[in-house]
Amino acid sequence: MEINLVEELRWRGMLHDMTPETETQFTKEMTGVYVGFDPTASSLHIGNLATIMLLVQAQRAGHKPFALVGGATGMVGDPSGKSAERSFLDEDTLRKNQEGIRKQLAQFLDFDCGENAAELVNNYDWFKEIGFLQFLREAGKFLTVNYMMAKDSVKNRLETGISFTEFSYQLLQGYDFYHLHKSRNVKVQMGGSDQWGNITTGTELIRRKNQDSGSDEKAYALTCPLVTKADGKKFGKSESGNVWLDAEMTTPYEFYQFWLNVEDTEIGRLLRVFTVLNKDTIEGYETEFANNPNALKRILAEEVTRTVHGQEALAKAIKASQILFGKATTQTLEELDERTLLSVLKDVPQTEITQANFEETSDILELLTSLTKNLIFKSKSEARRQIKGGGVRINKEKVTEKHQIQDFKLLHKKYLLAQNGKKKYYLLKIL
RNA sequence: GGGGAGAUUCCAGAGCGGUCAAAUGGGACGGACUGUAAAUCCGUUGCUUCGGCUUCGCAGGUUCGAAUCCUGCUCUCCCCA
Repeated sequence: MEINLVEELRWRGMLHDMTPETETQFTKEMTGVYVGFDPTASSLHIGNLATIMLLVQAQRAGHKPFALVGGATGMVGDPSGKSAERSFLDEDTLRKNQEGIRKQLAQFLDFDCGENAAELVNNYDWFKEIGFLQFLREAGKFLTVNYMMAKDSVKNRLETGISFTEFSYQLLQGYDFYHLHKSRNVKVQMGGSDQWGNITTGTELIRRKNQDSGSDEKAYALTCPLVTKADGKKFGKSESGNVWLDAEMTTPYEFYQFWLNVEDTEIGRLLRVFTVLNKDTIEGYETEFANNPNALKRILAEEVTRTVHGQEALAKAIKASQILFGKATTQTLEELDERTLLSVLKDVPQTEITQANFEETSDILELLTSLTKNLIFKSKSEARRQIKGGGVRINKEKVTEKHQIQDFKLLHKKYLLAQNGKKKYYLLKIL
């Protein structure tokens, strides 16, 4: 192994905890590792990115990564970190979500590089074959309730209540590990630190089952710290909610912007966790741009956006950012030809207004609310407030209460660029 | 089963029967300063045709007038058994 995975994760700050001898296992041979993903949404989001990177790093270090989509476990619900019982997702939704997740993982991992090519598995494929009685005999028999109750995810729920279903979750996840261990020679399960309990249930199950059949084969666990913001809050939420990896749900422009907007103090850590740049490169950048955090953020944003959305989408996101945040004025906007304008603003939220409606109205407040289907402001009061506060611009020109719609010239005879605050843009198209 | 406490605007949490669209803090949003950062400071934070209109768990009632009083209901929490 030319790269020592554990060393690599350590300097990147991606190592939270691991079982004894995990490192030995990784240095000894090419090792099968797996990470599980819950299909609770049709897309992964930035919160999942850290564990994806665990797999990426494992593959770079020459190990064989397995990405497991929890088609079966998703039907049960992981109690970890949850204070209340979860509601079920229906099967159709789960099926759809799995497909979306599958595609996204393919962006990160190499599925066609011979020996250590990545593989995708779905635990529904084996759980659908297993009957309840069989499961009790094959899995349930090997762990005590006492052991399972000692897990934090369960303990924390004893006061408020936990259903048998969620209580059993760790056993299912443990069985996944066992199954992959037996059938695919997977030896390590990785995940976020909140998964420690579930993962060790797996190593324990494997240990006991192997012991039962006279083998001393072992399995290992490795977790990474959960990425949080400097203030301890969950990382990966923007003001509009989760930042998704799916371009339909979070546009490449917004995605790129998210990384540009991280706090200065986090850049170093984020570069280490979310890019595959090596140590010398990162430290070199940090020295070079010690007094220019924005340059570092651009590197971070470019690296991650390129991985997730590709070079072309990245180029557009950069172009759009330059135009929207550069010294753009009404004049520079007017100078852009239509094609450039549209391609730059492709990812900006848009809405259409009919010619008739547009011509009948002169009230700016109407334009910013009902005419634009409340995309920009949800009430006139709010629009009025923001105008008073000086935060609203159309075609880069500050809007005042005296303005009428006709005061603003349409770009290419059919577009207006509305803006609330420094960062939120909306493209209005008049049909 | 018995006893007690409570449900207020995004959250927490004040609120003498009138002057309460409702204190204060947090969050959020906007502005200033910067670097599309942080910190700081300022402003805003129910809707409105700016006349008003609809909010304080739900439904009734008392009153000229109720978030504030009464009745019933629903839910939450605590204590004892």
